Amino acid sequence: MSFKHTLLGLLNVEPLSGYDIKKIVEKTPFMYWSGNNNQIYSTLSELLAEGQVIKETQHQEGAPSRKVYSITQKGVNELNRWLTSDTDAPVLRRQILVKLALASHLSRAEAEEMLDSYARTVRMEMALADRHLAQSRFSELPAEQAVFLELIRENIASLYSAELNWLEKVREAAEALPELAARKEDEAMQHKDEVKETMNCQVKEIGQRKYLHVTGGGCLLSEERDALDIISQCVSHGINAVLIEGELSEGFLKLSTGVAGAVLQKFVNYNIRAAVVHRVATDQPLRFREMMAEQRSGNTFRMFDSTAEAAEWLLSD
Amino acid sequence: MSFKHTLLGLLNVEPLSGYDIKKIVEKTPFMYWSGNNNQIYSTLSELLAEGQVIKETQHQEGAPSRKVYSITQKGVNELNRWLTSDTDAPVLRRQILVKLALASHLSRAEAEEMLDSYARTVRMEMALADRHLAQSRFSELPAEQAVFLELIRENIASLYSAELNWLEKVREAAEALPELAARKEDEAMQHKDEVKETMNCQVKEIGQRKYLHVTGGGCLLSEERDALDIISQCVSHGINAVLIEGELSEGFLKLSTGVAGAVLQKFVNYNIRAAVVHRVATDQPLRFREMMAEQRSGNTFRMFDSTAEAAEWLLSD
DNA sequence: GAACCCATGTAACTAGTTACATGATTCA
DNA sequence: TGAATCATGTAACTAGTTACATGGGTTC
Repeated sequence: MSFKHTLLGLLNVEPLSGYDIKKIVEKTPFMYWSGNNNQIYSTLSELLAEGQVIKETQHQEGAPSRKVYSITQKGVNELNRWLTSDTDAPVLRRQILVKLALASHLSRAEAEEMLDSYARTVRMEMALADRHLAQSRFSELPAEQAVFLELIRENIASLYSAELNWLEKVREAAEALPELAARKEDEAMQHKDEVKETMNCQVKEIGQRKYLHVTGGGCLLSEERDALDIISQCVSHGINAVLIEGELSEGFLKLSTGVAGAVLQKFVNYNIRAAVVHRVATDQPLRFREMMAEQRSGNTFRMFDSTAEAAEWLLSD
Repeated sequence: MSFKHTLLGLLNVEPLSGYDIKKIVEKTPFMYWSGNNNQIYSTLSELLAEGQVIKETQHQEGAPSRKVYSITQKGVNELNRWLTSDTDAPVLRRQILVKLALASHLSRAEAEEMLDSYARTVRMEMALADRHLAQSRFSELPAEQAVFLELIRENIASLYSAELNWLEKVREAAEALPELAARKEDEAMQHKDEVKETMNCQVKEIGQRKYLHVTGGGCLLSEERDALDIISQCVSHGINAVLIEGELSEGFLKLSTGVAGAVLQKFVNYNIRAAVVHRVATDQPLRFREMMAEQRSGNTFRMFDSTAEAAEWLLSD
């Protein structure tokens, strides 16, 4: 495993604590590990046992003591050995290919939905990776290393783009195949158009702050994927706030459908703050109102009576 | 994990034994599992326990009995549930990016060697994937599914190409950076030119059989990477035989360098048959001659006195 | 009072790998 | 004789994940 060597590489720049490393790994998209505690702390112990790093405990007032690790000469040698040894081939795993090979009996509508949903996922991953990279400590490094950062960014963008371009091609190929089973075609197509028509997105700026303004009538947030569409727009514009104005769908208001829960979870996952302006009517289900009241404690999702209030909350902090 | 569902998908086409599945998974590059016994047999038991497949033992004469699994309705339902559920985001892991981010202190020559060696690996993987796909059972399927196969092939090609194009760009960027430490530059550059000059490759055809004819003087197979260069050319031409004619390098003849062992291993790994024409001289080390005699039992590597003999052996079977 | 940041660590688990074990048949 | 193909399975291990546990400090 190269995780060990990655830690050595990070420590070769400056001494770091386990917590520092965790933050770096988590926020650096091309470091493909999750940055979980177990791996970091146990790898650090191993490195220590092998004499490739040394540990120094820094006591702090009013905070837990930090254990800061520094690389030794032995560690530097091992790092260089790794850097000059053979590089692993890229690991390119696409579940979509497996599905495509096994899904020949799906209806055309199902296949299209599969491709669209996957395209949304890829766009999201791509935008998120870019955003994380921009926030990562690799972006804070001196100009001479900025070249590397730029190259890495290009690599990430080019692979995701290749995947998206391919998806375009697949869509075209799918459309050129009328003989594919066409059971639910009409229904699914209409549904798609409907969503596209009624959801209207705009990027707005107040001061230096930006947010995405989503308007529409009647069926906003009727599905989890509507949230994904909104999020992918936010992410690709580098925005992390969205103002949703209009009538919410019935599916969202009815908790038993699970739509509301799934949507909120998505906003939390992608760290996007959402304000919803919705004329509060007494005919809203009680359980829904309770859930919204609960949400007021967090700071990712809240409902408001007026656009002004919503915007103020969105842009605060 | 989706391995379970992949098995269901395969069984949905036709009943298969564990061994059949192993072969399919091994030879299908976009099925990213290794196709190891443990996973296959234990997954099949699980599916059986869950009632998603049924098992039938077929006794055979003169061969171990086959246990053939077929999908049940329950299994079909589960497969469809999976196919229409969210597809995982692509997993794109490139160790090269990690190295690049951590390798700012490497000399220019070291960095170039790293990039070149990685480019060789990628080209090889790309060509191998394509070859495997061509041999895979997915290529034997009826015309209506050939479209899917073609799309999958394009996907694989496009991601690898994106990586290779990026590598070109990185090479250019590296060359435009004279301030990078330039310790071993001259030495390494000369070495590279030398190799390029003295190794000459040609694709030859006899009957329907093709082979790669490599000629050169003095320093053939001086390094493991020479073998990789040869193999990548073979693979990209869809050839699995190579005739090497000329003087072998000293490094190859001297077993203690490990070059000969590594080179032979590469040919075995990539399933390429190599015939070497080399005037056998009594000044060849005894241990080397012993090793070559040993190799005569296998059928991937053999030495010959004349080109005609070598070609005959290469194209037999 | 709840949630979040700093900071350390452990336990239990999942997915996947390599290597081993067995045994008949065929082919060079 | 030794290797390759067919065919089943197990054992031991590696890498990596999620979830838990602790505890002080700050902020809403």
